[in-house]
Amino acid sequence: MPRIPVAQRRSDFIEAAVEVIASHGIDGATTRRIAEQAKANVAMLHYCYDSKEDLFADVFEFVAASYRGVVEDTAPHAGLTDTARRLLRGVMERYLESASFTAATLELISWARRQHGDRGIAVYDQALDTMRTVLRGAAGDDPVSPEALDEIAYVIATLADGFALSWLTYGDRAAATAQMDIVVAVLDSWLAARVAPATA
Amino acid sequence: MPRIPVAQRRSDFIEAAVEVIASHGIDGATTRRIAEQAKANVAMLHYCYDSKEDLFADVFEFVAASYRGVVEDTAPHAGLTDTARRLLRGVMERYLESASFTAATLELISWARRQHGDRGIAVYDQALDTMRTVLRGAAGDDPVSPEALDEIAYVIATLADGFALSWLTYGDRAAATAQMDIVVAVLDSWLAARVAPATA
Amino acid sequence: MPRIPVAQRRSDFIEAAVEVIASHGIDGATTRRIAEQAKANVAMLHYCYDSKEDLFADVFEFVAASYRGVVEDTAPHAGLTDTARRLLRGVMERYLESASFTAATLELISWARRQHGDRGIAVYDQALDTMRTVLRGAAGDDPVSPEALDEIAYVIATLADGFALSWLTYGDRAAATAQMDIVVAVLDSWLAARVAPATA
Amino acid sequence: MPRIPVAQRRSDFIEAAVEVIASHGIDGATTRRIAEQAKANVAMLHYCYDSKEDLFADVFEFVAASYRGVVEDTAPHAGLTDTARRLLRGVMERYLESASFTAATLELISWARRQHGDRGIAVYDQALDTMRTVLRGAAGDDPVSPEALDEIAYVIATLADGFALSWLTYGDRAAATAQMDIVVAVLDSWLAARVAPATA
DNA sequence: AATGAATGAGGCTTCATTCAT
DNA sequence: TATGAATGAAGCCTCATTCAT
Repeated sequence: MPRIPVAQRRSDFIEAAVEVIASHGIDGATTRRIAEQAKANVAMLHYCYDSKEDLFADVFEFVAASYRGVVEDTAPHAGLTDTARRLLRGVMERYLESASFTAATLELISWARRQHGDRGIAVYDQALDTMRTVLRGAAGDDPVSPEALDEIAYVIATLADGFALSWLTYGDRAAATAQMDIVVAVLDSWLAARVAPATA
Repeated sequence: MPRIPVAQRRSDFIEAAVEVIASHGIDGATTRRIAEQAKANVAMLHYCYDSKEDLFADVFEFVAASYRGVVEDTAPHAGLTDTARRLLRGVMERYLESASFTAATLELISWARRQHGDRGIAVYDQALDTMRTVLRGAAGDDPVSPEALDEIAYVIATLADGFALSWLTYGDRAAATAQMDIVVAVLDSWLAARVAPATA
Repeated sequence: MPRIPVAQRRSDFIEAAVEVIASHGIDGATTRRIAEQAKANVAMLHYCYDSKEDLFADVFEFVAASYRGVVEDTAPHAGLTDTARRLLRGVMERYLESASFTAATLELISWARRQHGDRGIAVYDQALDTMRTVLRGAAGDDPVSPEALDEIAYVIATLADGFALSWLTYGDRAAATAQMDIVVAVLDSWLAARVAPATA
Repeated sequence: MPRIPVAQRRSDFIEAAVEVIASHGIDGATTRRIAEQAKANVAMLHYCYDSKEDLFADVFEFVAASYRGVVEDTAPHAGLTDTARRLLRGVMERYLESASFTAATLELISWARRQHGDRGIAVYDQALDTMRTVLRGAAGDDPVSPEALDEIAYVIATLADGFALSWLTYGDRAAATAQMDIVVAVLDSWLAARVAPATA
């Protein structure tokens, strides 16, 4: 009954889809369930989106933006190593915050790779780019080579992803919290060896 | 026409399933597609396996065994750190060997978590356990605490998983090969800080 | 093309199911055949009913209601014996009216017994109960024991069922019509011996 | 391994089928189950019988013969009415003996009607014929019209069938045992009115 | 803008049956 | 005679999508 503009409807569907993907997985995220969650009917969903895939593309972008948000919120602190540490910790904390979000993210990455290899790459690139920018800002006048920044971003992403997989599999928040410290320690050790000499 | 014993047919289906899971995801791994890939028909699949889930259980075991194989093949070399490095490299090389295997593995972990939380954990535990055993053998008479071994195994797994995700997303073998070295360097740095002092 | 509300579609399916059950048996009453008979497709059937069993439950209720209708339409006449006779004749006439209905009824009783023992009993009980009520009303002030009413209801049901089986097997309406008189005569003889002495 | 002649195998299958039909219903009587019960495999079944329907035809004949046996075992006693009573009671006792047999019988009757109307009729006719013969023998020199014998046989069959349905539905052996007496009483009353005057 | 009704394709599974040995 | 292997048809059900109002 309430006449809601299409734009609004779309974001409703996106949010609904995130919820459903998180709780039911990519395969369980059917149009029916998404529409239900969005308090609409299936026909309405197809009035707003030509196909389920189109909706998922938007969902993907939404999740990517959320990820970017976490990175950007990490204002450049102290120096390069400290910022890197905060970045990694920020992402892991976001994962720890919601297992559903973590699951949904991994599912979507997998989905993007299968459907459109490019899209997955684009998001990964984007995320790494954002990280690099933040890191560069933190480096300030320190002479850090672009290659070093690339590597740091890559290592942060790798550690965060690995952490996410384990946390998802075990679902043990206490253990994961302890593991966060280990992962950060790993990064620290490497940074000390990789960056310190360069800046010395 | 060719009358093939079920035992072999089963492994045909397992291999086919790995391929299909890798390319279409767990949800897209339908009986139809798997049968087609195995050059059989759907009824044949159900002649060999009572249900799709039964087949997937075997696929799961296949992947787990393969993973175990890699770890066990890493005979204890030199000392603890060297063995750890070889373990990590061995797993990553296995991933690099076959993108399908990598993708299927990740999908199956996700699937196992959703379907049978315990099973996913069991495989992870098993893998970590095997690693710990190998590492302990490598440690020899060095006084390494069990906690340290736990951490080392966890870090190896985390780094390997993170590496896998990136390699899968980009699908760029050359880049991944280069990244292997970075990941190994990360492990080395951390090991130097974590283990060396203790043994010193 | 013609957009028919689900409510009506449902009764279409019910009628179709009765026909198909009668001609193909419970096992032969597949969703395909029922949908075809109802001039719809299988998906439509599942749009109206969540499952085949749900549809069958409605078919069951339909048959039970029809049976109840016949009994209730037999307004209490004259006295007990006359009413009993009219009840029996009413049920047999309903059977004679439609062989499909008769066959479907018998199949459904069998099905209900296998699937939900209680449901089969419930309908039988319900039918007998309705009969008893009508009979009691007809008895008026006559001192008829509840046991006697139970027996009368049982005998009516037994005779009607036996009649139905024969009529179904032969499918000879003329013969069945003649047999109706025999069956009624059987009831009359027994009633005379069972009830008359008590009321005398 | 053991080389069993086809004839023997066939009767094995028939007996197995009876068991399976009794315990699983007509729909549940699959070739697999029947073969398993007969300790053979499905291919063997089709070596002995061209089709499942062929086997069922033999099963049908087997059950019919069993029914005939009951009737024939009722040696003519005393007079017509006594024999009729014993016939009815004999059949009911056979039903009471095994609910499975009762169920299988009714299922097969239904099946025969649907598949080959003629076959159902033939068996019914045969059963009635056997009854008539026995009754005629019991009547001895009494001047009982053929029409009367027909009617008596029909009433016995009708009462027995009606009894069977109720017994199957409720599955209450105690109640059914009590109902047997009622049913016999019904027959007695009617016989007294139908035959006695004629013989008087 | 909104929504019940409709549908073809495909999901997994079981069936009766046949083939090849 | 005997039996593992193979298969097409059909079982029920759910899906994404479209049509008609």
